[in-house]
Amino acid sequence: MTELRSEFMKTFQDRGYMHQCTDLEALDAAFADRSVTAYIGFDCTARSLHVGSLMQIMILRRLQQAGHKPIVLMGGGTTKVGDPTGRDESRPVITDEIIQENMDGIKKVFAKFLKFGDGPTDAIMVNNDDWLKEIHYISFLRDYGRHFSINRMLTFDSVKLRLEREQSMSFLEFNYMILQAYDFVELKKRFSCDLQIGGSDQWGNIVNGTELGRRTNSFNLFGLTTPLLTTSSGAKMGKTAAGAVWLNEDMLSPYEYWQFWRNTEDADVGKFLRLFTELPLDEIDRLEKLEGAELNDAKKILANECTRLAHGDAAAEEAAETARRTFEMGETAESLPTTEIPKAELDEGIPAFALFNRVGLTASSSEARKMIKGGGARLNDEKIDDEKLVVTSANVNETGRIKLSAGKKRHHLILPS
RNA sequence: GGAGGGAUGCCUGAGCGGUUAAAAGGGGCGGACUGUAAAUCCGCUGGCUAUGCCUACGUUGGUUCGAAUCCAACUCCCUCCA
Repeated sequence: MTELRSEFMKTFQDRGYMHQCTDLEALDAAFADRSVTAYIGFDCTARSLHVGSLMQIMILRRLQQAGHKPIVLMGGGTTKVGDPTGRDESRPVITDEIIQENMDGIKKVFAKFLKFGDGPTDAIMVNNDDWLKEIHYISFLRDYGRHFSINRMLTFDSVKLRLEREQSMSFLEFNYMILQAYDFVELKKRFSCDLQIGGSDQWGNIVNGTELGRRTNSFNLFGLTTPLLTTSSGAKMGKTAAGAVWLNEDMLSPYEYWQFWRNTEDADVGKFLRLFTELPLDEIDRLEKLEGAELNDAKKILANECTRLAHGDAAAEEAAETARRTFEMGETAESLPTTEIPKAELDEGIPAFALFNRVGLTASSSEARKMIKGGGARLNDEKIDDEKLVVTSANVNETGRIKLSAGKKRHHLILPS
């Protein structure tokens, strides 16, 4: 392995972000000699990013800390096309209004992780719709299309796998990689951006960009990818019962976010600490060596650190305290996720299954009924035996709330209003 | 252009006229065990205003008391021949 000399690349490698690089030695030299501008692109397919994107976000943060300039590229334009990578079906078409809403939501996440501004190492956020929407078809084809070989494009995994799996791919999607390549060149021209970072599945798209830059303008661009992240038991990261683990507070509460990290598998603790926190490596080495139940302390630190980064110190402390009271003291912490329900409705009574569904503990009322039948549902810590049980104001406890539990870990409070 | 084969639930994959909301495995959820872990074992796993109703086996029609299962057309795919 090459001996790296730049601070950023060392961090990148030591913390486990490294997968592939177009020219490791030259990139390392660039990072060592000057301030490098690098970008990562994000789709605007949802109102928030989820932990699946967290590694990329942390990388941009690290980049800034090491004295370089991060560009957050919002795929406002490319989201209209839809990245076919790893998919068998086209994405549903999203309207401009929704893309705008999504973009606004995603901006909030980045504000927590990066410092934006006009300074040399301040992060900037740009939207590729700004240039993509103005492309003139014929001139674009003549200037850029000529550099893309169809023969070659068909060999890229994003296309090849789709075709091998007998799924059709529209011309629209086929163009995605061309647009992403063009983005890179455009960012080089506008902001002197020399590097694109992305997940390993983006390798093909990234290489297309570096090559397009070289062919059209003799640019020397770099690409760097991160490994695909799965848990030790092989599952894709970031899915829970309730769905994706969102980074926005209004999509997933800090407490639930904290819980997600707290529930990390033993085997992943060290890896996650390196990737998703900023604790020093020797500290992580120590934590990861803890055995048995002591490893739980490391998981709490992981949860604290991750929640701090995404939601701030106060929210992290509160989440930790809520968890401590709920799981270690066996209390009903009033800071658990709470839903307000009009008193009048509670006076009338609401079937327990409907309530579970309403507060989001289950995805459907059938699911709630099944959980009650299976003995996994509790009301004020008492197992619910009757599938038809109706919850009323009479169930309000001393603290003025009703506690619902789905399984041992997921709790929710009802507050009459 | 010709001859065969295929499309099934979140995924893989059985079924090939009724007893099929559809075997089995995976995933997910719940339970037991534990450390809010893993492994293991057990249960559940389309939806709903719920002893019933609705929606589902590529699409659209048809045969039948009854179809995922039979027929026709269509769409997409695979294999062999030209």
